[in-house]
Amino acid sequence: MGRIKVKDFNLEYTLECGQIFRINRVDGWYYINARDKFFKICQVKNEIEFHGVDKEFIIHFFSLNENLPKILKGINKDKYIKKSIDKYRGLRIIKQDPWECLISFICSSASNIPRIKSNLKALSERFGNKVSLDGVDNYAFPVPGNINNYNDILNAKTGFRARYIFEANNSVNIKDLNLLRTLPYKRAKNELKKINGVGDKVADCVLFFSLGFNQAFPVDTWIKKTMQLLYFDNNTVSNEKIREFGLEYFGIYAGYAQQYLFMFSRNDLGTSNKLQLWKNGMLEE
DNA sequence: AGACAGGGGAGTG
DNA sequence: CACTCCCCTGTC
Repeated sequence: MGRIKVKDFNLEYTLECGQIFRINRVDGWYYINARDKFFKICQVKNEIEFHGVDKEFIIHFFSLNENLPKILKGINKDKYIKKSIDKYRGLRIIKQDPWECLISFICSSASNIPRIKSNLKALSERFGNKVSLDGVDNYAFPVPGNINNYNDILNAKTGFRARYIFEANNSVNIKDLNLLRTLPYKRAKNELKKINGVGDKVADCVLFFSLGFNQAFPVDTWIKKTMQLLYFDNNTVSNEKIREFGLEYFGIYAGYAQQYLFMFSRNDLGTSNKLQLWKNGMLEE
């Protein structure tokens, strides 16, 4: 068990912004699976309490050593992003395990969060080692090489993604994934895209959520709609253009801008109608 | 109950 | 680029 005083950190926003899937909220605690770790954590004001992992892990995992105010200042370019930042200040980017992150986002394509969660749970139960906390059993995320039965991957309800997972399991290793950290952004991305089932969006998610590339700007349907409305006069623009604009406009921490905008437009606007009202300054809080 | 989209990607033209 | 198909769960 451990406790830390935290600044500029909001546990709930950080966990509920869609960057990580193996989390469960029970009685004010978040139970989290991360690779072979299984721990619980809760926040009361400026203090977090955790069980099952040590302080060093928590600080690294939640990027608590990064200067968030400086990052947010860097991306705070206009009134739209400012609104998102004001509302979700404290949202930090988690340092996920690259392999788990890769499989998670391969699962995410044309899917939804409840389903992704169920996929990952089933894969862990079938292929992962048992771990426990407070006498509760759970399963670690399987290491590369261990997700080795195509039919069982299919039984995890992964659908057409099953063959991507199966292939990745045979071709990817942790060492190579970690080596991507040393490459420039574009080269690292090109390497990831060689994996079947990994396109621009999934690659950017892996780069941002697990490999430390803060300039990666994942373009999904939500952020596409939002960006087109706010910055392209509501014209249809290719994902590539949106990505380029995002990086150039928001700078080296563009990924954070994406995540804050994503959170705000998804949670607080929800419909394109509301989005439009927001842009026109007609939406009251 | 039934239709439909869902934080994409690959293959084709 | 534009289009289709991939699988099937959540959701309305």
